[in-house]
Amino acid sequence: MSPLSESIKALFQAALHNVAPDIPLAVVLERPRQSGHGEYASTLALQLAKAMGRPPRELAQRIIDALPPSTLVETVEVAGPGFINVFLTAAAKQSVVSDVLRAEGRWGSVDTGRGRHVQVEFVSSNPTGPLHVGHGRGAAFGASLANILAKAGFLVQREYYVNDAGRQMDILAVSTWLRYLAGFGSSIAFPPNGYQGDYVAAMAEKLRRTAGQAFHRTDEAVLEATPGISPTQDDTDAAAATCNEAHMDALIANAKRLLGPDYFSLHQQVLQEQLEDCREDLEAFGVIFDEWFSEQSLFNDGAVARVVEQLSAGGYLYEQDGARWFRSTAFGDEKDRVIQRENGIFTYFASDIAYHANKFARGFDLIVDVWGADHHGYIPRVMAALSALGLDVQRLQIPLVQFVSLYRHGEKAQMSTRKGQFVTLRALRTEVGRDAARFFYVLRKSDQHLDFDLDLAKSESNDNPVYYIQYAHARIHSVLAKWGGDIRQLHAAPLSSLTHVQEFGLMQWLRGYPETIELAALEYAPHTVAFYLRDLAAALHSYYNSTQFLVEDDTLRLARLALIYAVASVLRDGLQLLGVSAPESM
RNA sequence: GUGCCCGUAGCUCAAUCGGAUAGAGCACCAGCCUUCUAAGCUGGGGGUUACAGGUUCGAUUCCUGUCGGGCACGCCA
Repeated sequence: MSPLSESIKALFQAALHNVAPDIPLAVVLERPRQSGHGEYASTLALQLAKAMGRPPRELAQRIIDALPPSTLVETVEVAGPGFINVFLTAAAKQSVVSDVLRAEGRWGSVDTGRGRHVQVEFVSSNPTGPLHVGHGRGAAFGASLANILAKAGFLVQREYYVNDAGRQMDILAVSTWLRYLAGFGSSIAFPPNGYQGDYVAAMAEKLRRTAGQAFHRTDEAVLEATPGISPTQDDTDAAAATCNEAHMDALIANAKRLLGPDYFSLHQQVLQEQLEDCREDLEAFGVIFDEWFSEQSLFNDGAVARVVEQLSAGGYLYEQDGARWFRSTAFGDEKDRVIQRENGIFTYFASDIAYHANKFARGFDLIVDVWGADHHGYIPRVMAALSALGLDVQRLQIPLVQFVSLYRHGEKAQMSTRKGQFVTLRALRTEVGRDAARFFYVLRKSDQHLDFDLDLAKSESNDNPVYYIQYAHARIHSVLAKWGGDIRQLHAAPLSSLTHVQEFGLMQWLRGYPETIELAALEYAPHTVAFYLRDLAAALHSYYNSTQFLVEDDTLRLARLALIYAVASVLRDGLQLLGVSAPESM
C-alpha cells in the first residue's frame, strides 16, 4: 500500500479501537468505482452492525466521530446503507506525484513478500522439440508473475525443470537416428508416434556431418524383433496405438543395444541441441531462468531411490501386479498410483516427488509451479506424496494456465502436434513481435481459455492495446523532449495548481499502483497489471487531449510536466514487469 | 460415467478476498486536427450476469440442483 493509504487505514484502526474495542475486525479500505464516493471507502459499519446490534448508519457516524483529526482528510460522510466515504484534501491527492518521482521506479514496490524466498517454476516443457504457442503462454505468465512477486517484496528464483530422463527423450533420439539412417538409404518406415518435425531431420543431417557413418546399422538389425507399425491409420484405435508403442519400445531397445555407448552420445547430443534452442528462444522472448534443473540428476545422485525408500519406510507403498504402488488414496487422491513399473523403471511420478522434495529441502518459503491446465488431475497425487513425506503442502501453490487458440482472419488456426504442424512460439514472435505476444498472453486471467487474435496483435493501429499503452508513454516523452528542461526540476515542482478533474483522476490511478501490484502478487494475476496499464494510459490520453502542458505559466507548466512524467515512469515500470518495451518515440 | 475449470453487451473480456448505478475494447451511430504525436479524444445506443432455488443488510462473486462448453481420468511425461 502507498504511504497515504496506510495513513488513512491507521485513522480507521484508531476509530475502530474506540468504537468496538472487543470485536476483532481487520480494516480494509476500498477504492470506490465512482468518483462521487470519494477516494477511499470503508464497510466497517456494515460489518459491525450484526455483532453490535445497531443500525449500520448509526455505527458509521460513531466511527466518523471517532476518527482522529488529519490534515489529509477533507470530509468524511456516511453514504447508502452505511458506507463511510473519505474525501482527501487536494494537497493529499497531489502529494502522490512527488511520491512517485521520489521513488524513482520503486513506486509500486510493496512489502507483501516480506523478504520470503519464492521459487517460480514454469515452462518446463519436454526438450523434444520447439516451444509452441501453448508454452508461450506459460512462459509469459510465469515470467510476468515472477517479476511481480519480486516487485511485491519476494526474493524470487526462476526455474525450468528439464525432463531429460524419460521415454520421450528416447523417442526423440530414435526419431533422429531413423532420419539419419534414411540419409544412408534406409527404407525403414518412420513410426507415426515418432517426432516428425523438420528439426529432427535437421539434427539427423548434422549428425551425418559430424559423425559420418559411425551410427549406421543395417535395416535388418534395427528392426530385429520389432512388432511393426499397425496398418491401421486411425489414431483413435487403442489397439493400433498399443501396437505402435510396442514397436517404438523395441526400436529404442535395439538402438541402445546396437549403438552401445554411442547411444548415450546421441541422446545427449539431441538433448543439448533442443535445450539450447529452447533457451535461446525464451531469451529472445525476454524470459531468463536462474536454474535449469535436470530430472536425470535426481536419478544420478540417488534422490529418487531415497525418496521412494522413505515412502516405503513410512508404509505408503505396496506391490501389486508386479509393480510398486503409492497409496495416494490415503491422502484424498481418487486412486493409487504406480511409482515403479513392472520392468523396474521408476515412473515420472517418482522423480517428480523427488524433485518436489528437493525444492522443499532447498528452503523456499513458497514454491509456485506453473502448469498447463491439462495437468490439473495430477495435482492431488503430488500433494498426497508430499503429505506422506511430512511436508507442508500449503507451501506449494500450483496456478494453472489454460489453452491458447490462435485466430487468423477470424478463423481458428488448426494446430496439430502430430506431424509437427503446430505453431511455434518462435513463429508467433516473428509474426507479431515480442511486445505484442508478451502482452496478449497476459491479457486474460490465466485460468481462462485464450483466443489469440493474430491480426489484431500485429496490427500497428489504434485497435492494438499494446500500442495504445506504449503510445501514451511515447507521447509523454515527446512532450518532455519538446520542453527540453532538466527532469530534476520536476521533483521540486509545486503541485497545488493541479486541480482539474483529469488531473485528480490521474493521481487516483498513480495512488492505485501499489495496490495493483499487491493484488497481482497475492492472486498470481499478471492480467490485473495489464488492465491497470490500459486504464492508466486511457486516463493519460484523455488528459492529453483536454489540456495543454507547455503553457506560459512556469509553475503550472512544471506541475503538469511532473504529473505526466510520474505517469510515464509508472507506465514504463508496469510494462517492464510484463516484459514489454516502453519506447520514448513511436 | 467421475473429478476440476468455465458460462457476463452482437464479439473478445473486466469487475478491488460479498459492496453502492455490473465496466472496457472491437463493431455500430454522431462529433473533434492552424495548437505538445489523430497509434488519440468526446458523446450515444446496447444486460433478467446460462437457468431455478438458497444463505444476508447486500450475490456476477458463496452453497445446492439443472442445462451448455473445455480439460483430465496410462505401469506416458
